[in-house]
Amino acid sequence: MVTTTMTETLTDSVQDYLKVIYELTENGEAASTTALATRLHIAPASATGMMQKLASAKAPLVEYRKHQGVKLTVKGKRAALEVIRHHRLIEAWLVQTLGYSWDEVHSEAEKLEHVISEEFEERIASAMGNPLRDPHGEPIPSADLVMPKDQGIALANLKSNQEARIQRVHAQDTDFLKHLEKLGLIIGARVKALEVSRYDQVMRIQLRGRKEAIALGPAITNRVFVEIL
Amino acid sequence: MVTTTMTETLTDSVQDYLKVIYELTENGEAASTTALATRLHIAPASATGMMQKLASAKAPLVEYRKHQGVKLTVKGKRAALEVIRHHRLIEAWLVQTLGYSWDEVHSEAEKLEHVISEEFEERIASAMGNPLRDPHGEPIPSADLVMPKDQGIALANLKSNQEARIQRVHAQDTDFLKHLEKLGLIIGARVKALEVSRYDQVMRIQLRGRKEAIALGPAITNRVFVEIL
DNA sequence: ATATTAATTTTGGTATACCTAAATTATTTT
DNA sequence: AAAATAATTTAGGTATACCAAAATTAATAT
Repeated sequence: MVTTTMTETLTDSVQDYLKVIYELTENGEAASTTALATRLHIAPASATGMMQKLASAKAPLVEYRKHQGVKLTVKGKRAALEVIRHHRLIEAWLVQTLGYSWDEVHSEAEKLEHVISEEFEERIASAMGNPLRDPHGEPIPSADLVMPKDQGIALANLKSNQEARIQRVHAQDTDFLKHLEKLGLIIGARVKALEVSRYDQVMRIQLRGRKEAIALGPAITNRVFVEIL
Repeated sequence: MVTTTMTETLTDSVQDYLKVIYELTENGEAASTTALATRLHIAPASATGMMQKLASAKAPLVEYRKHQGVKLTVKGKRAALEVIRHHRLIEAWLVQTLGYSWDEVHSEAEKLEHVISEEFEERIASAMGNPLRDPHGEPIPSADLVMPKDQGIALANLKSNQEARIQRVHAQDTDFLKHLEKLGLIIGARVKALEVSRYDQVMRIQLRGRKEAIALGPAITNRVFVEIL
C-alpha cells in the first residue's frame, strides 16, 4: 500500500490569505473580508472574491458565509500553520546564522516562506535545535503543526511594581522594532512597572536600571507581552 | 544629488528566460526561440511572445530579430548574471551550511534565487568567504557581475594517459549526479584517461585507482570538464 | 418603521504568462 | 526553381489575481 502525501501547492497569495485569517481568528471570531483586505493591502472586493473561491473548492480551506466573515477549515488551519512555521523558522535562522537583526528579518522571511521545501524546513529547524520561538518571541508551530499556547500578558496590563520579563513583541515594522531596541525593550529583558497613568496614557517602566516612559497607544498596547516573574 | 538605484523588478519567469538565454549564447551565437522553449518547457509560441515583449521595452533586455534569434543586451546580461550568481551562491551555501548533497541543491536554488535580497546575497557570500565556484564546479559571477573565465577542457577530449582533475560538471539531474558520485567522479577527483575508444563510444578512465568505463553519449560529452595536471 | 450610513458583494475590467491551432517564413531536397 | 519539410510567428483563448465602480445587504439612528 502506497501513501500518497498529495500536498497540493497553494499560491503565495493564498498562503498569505490563510496566514492573515489565522491571526484574525485566533480570538475565535470570524474574520471579515474588509479586515482581510486591510491587512493584505488589497481592495475589499478582491478579498470577497478569493473567499468565495476558496470556500467553494472540493476540499475547502475556509468556511465562509456572506456578511458573516470567514474561518479556516481544519485543512486551512494546517496550511496556515505550515506557512507560519516556515516564516518563524526562517526569521530565527536569519538571525542566528547570518547575523540579521530582529528588525530586518520580516520582509526577507515573507518572501522565503513561500518557496522553501519541507526538506529545507527540517534542515534549518534541526540545525537550530528545533527552536520554540522566533526572534520576536513568537511561538513556532511544531513540525506536526501544533501552535504552542502562549501565557504571556500584555505589558500594558502590568500593575505598579510588578516585575516581568519581555516575552514577545508582535510587530514587524523596522523602525518600531529599532525604537524598542533602543529603549532596551528586547526579548528576555527584565522590566518593572513603575506607574501606569491612564490619564495621559503613559506607562513608566524600569529597564536595565533606567526609567523609561512609553506611550500606551495602539503601537504598544497589544504588541508587547511579558511573563510575570 | 541623489542616485536612484532603480533596480526594476523582473518576474521569476523573465529571470528564467534571461538565465537560459545567457547559457545558450555563451558560444557567441544567438539563441533561437525554439531552443528557449525547449529549455524552459514551454511552447515555442510562448517564447516568441516573450522575446517580442522584452525586445520592445524602453530599455530592452534582449535584442531580437525574427527568425534570427535573441541575444542579451548589456542590461539583460547584467540581470542574467545576477540570477546566476544568486543560484550558485545558494547552491554552495546549501551544501556548506545545511549539509545538502550536490545532487539535491538545484531545485531548491531554482526557487530561492528569485526571492533573495542583495543583502542576503552579500551575507551568504561573505559567510562563505566569497567562493569562486559552486558545488558542481561552476564559476560564480563576482559581486560586480563579471563571470570568471573557465579554462577547463572536456573530459572526453583527454588523450590517452593524460592526467587531470575534475573541475566542473554541467548538470542538474539528481540521478545523473548521484551516478557520477558513485563512480567517484566528483569535483576535485583525480582522473587518468586510459583508452578513448571512438568505435564503441566508450572512454576508459582511472578513478581512485580503479578502472571505470564511461559512455561518451550526450550525457557526459559536454558536461564533464577537467583541468589538466 | 423608515431613513441614513456603513459594510459587503457583484459586475465588468486589467495585466501576466501561458496554451493550441493556423498561418507564415525559412531551409532543404529533388 | 519548385515542392516539401521544418521552424517560427500570429491569432485567439485560458487561468490567476488583482482593481474600481455600482448594486446590494446589514446595521444604526431617528
